[in-house]
Amino acid sequence: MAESAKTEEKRRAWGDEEPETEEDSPSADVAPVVDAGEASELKKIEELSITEKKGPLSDPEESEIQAVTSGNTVYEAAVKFEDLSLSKELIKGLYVEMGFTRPSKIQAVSLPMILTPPYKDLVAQAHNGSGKTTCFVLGMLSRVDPTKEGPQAMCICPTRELAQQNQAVLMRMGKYTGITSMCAIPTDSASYVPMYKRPEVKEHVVIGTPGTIKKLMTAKKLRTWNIKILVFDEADHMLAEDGFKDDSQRIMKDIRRESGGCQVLLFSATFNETVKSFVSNVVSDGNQIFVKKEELTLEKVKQYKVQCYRERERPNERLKIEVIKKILEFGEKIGQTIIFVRTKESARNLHKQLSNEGYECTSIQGALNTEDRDKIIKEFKDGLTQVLITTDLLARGFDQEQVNLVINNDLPVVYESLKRGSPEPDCEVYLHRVGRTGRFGRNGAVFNLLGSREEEALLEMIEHHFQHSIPKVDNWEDDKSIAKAIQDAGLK
DNA sequence: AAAAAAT
Repeated sequence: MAESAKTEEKRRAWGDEEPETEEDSPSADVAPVVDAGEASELKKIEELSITEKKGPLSDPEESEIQAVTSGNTVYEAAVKFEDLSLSKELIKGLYVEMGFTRPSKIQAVSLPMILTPPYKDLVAQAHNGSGKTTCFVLGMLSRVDPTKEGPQAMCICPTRELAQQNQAVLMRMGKYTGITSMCAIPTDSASYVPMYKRPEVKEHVVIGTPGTIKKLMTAKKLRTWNIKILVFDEADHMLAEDGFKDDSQRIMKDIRRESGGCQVLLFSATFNETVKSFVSNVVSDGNQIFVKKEELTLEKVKQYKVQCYRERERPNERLKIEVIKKILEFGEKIGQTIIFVRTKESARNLHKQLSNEGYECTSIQGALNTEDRDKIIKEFKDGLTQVLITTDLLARGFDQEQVNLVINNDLPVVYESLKRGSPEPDCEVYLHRVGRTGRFGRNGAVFNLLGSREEEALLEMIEHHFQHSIPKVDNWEDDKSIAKAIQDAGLK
């Protein structure tokens, strides 16, 4: 009893998505700092002072996180939440409601940058499950004056599900602050209220998806002159050409103008080179925190590949289903499982096939109506369902700590490359999928099902990209081989 | 093709 209570406390100690487990984890692996925004004024370069009992900064070359500040402000890493001059209501929310005890690494470094005047913009990259949500939620909550009415903070997310999840975190963390929030996402057509009939938004924090937020703004139901802080979650996708770049830029421009300059925060686990260089323009005078792509792989998540085709034979989808059944026979007993597929249709098909063969599961994809989407997410989060089949709808940000198994039925590919006829993997999406497990520093396993020689080549490109080799599970027909892989991953 | 969306 005492034992499990202790484990629980330790597990929750670092924030809502924290992967760190070792108490002596090197929180000092934050690099010294060079100037980003004003390269011409090198004298403005400031050292980021890390006050750690554990000793001096590690060598920058070994650092997981590279922090770059802009301007004269000197930031000191937060060892305790008390170092951040948060209101006592917020501190209470962190300890009592969230059960945190101290800031995680990314929180220790980014929160001072977010909360210290002159409130510089920030682009922050950190590992999946390392507590990014807490960073920007705390940022929003601490910039709001609850005695004033109307929107003062905003957060834009790529999916309805992520917006709802982030709002839930904000409400819990801000439970004692009196701060109100609203979720600006599409509803089902039955309960749809036309924009002109809606009341003006009175809540302090608005969290939502780009389309609905844009609509509210043009209908003048969402007044933005008091917005102090604007957050983009999954910012690399929000600013990508094939993502929400146009919407995001429009919203950012309007709010920056209306509010007379507000703080912009960009958070994600991934920033590819293209987005990274664009992002530096967007927040040219901001602070930056980046992680090398070779260091993004989660150590506690074991990745595997399974060959689901036979040489000199035509690809056969049945083989993948047989492997999935084998994995589920072990996996179902130990936690929850997410199976990723490439298309809506294969989500439906796989759901049907597995159900027909006696394997209970649910599936979600963007073509479902919003009511069904909400219901399936709720059932899975409540632990009522064990196995969830999904498109990349849930690839990013979805936080369910009981998920310890991820199966990639199909690997993510870059659509443009597919059209060109030379498929390339989408390494960023791959990393986000993997990050659905191994949250809070838990163990996790990922099985990549390879249905052809081409898919095998795709995974090799992913391995090369992250400089991380993925072992093959041989003889999957033998019950023991998959059982052993699951055991080796630390799942029991 | 995946995602949002109420143009």
